[in-house]
Amino acid sequence: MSEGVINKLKLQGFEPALVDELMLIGRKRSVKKDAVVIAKDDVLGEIPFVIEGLLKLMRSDGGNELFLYYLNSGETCAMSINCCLEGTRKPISVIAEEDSLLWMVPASAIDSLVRKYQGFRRFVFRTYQERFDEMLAALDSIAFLKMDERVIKYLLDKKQALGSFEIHMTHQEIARDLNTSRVVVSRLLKQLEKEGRIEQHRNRIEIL
DNA sequence: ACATTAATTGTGT
DNA sequence: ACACAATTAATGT
Repeated sequence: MSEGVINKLKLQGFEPALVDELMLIGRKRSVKKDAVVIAKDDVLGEIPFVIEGLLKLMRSDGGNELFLYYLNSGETCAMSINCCLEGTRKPISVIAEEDSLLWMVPASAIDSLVRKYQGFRRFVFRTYQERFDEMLAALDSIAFLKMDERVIKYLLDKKQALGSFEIHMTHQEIARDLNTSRVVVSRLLKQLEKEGRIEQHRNRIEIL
């Protein structure tokens, strides 16, 4: 069982000793679809590595939520690392988009891992870089795209991340992720359907 | 098979 | 944004 975890870690360019140490100090965590992995304003004791599945990171501010980006298998959350090192809270939450398998590493260990292993150091830099790019993309879409384009982008991103042309969501749920109203999403999806770009069924959207 | 109901989706103002 | 209509799925009889 932990074979899968080990292999995933090795793929990150981690040296054997690092993998051993991660296996030793970490623990497995399985989450079901829609489970809250990190709630807003949590103080994190552990950092989640995605072994299998898919997480989505949301910006949360008061009652509002906004989808920022996905965390794929093999990735981890730069926000959490930052959060752990500084011991601060962040107004974000992480939700399981699918049933997922995580490897939780104690926050207290991160500091020494970074010092000890070049592979880990690189990994951290790389995740920061990748997340920064994702953030930039998310910012662009909010700043420069109209809502209809944002919906399209959202669907395509989701298709990409999910590896499926079928998206099982209600208009209401999509609206929440984009921080807009259900009615707006319904109208735009209807339009897309007329244009022949999607097909709609109840709780399900098919991208053509 | 039919009726009832709740949730989701569509549309006009 | 709100209100309401229409459609769909689920459930019980």
